[in-house]
Amino acid sequence: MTPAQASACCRPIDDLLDPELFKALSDPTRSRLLGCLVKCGCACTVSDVGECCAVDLSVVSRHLSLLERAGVVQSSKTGRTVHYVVDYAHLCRTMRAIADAIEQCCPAEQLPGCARGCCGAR
Amino acid sequence: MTPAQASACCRPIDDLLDPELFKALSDPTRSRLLGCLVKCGCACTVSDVGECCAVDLSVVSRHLSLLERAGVVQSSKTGRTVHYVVDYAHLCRTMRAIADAIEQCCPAEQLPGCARGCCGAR
DNA sequence: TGTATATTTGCATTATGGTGCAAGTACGCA
DNA sequence: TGCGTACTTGCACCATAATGCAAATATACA
Repeated sequence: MTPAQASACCRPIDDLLDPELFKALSDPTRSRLLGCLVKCGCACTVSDVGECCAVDLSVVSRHLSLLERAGVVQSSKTGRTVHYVVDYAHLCRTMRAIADAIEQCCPAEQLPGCARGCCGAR
Repeated sequence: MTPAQASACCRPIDDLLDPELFKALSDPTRSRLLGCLVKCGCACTVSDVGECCAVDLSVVSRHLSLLERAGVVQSSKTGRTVHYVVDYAHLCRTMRAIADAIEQCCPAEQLPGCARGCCGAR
């Protein structure tokens, strides 16, 4: 199996390595906001979450909605306040699924010129 | 515990939510290159990996070195060729550690106004 | 109904990052 | 020593995205 063939074949890892999810987690400010939410452990308003970061509230609002679009958190509106909660179950499931999928691809030996005959004629 | 306090307290999740790692996985091209490497399962040269993507080889080179800096892959140079391998163990460990750390923070109930008394006086 | 609060949206600015081309470096081989 | 191969680096360009401010929207409350 050459790398080109490997890339053509379909495995769980292809769907799990979703750039959108990782992009959501790749910004330092967003990471801090999420860490805050995760540790707090309950539903927080936009203003509450904003207290842990020295950025404009509009920035907090945008980051939280982006995290929601990525499936990391969930929001619920009551009156004029919006509560955000971490989707713990989904996040954990996804991370474990990625670990499983990677492990499934891991060969017994990770040495150059492995027995699979992949990567050409080495 | 208010969100600000939660953010100040130190938990494993803070170190694990490393934006650098996620940034490495957040680009579609890089994701594809990594998926290719993961599925191939052995050491591949830069040129080999480049076959699975329609981008310049210099781009492939840069992406792979970025993935290495993020601890996702490892490289070894023999002569003028460079082999890249996925650091399966490290990736799996990290993903599972993140899942564990998130789970550890997850309260029994994820409802607004939880019993922890966090997020102010709700 | 008017005012205050919570959040979102529009907009301009700035920063970051992905890309290809061309040139450079490193190494093997004749 | 000279040439070809494998990869990297410099550079310019373009796209995307983060940010703050101001204005808009939505809702509660007097």
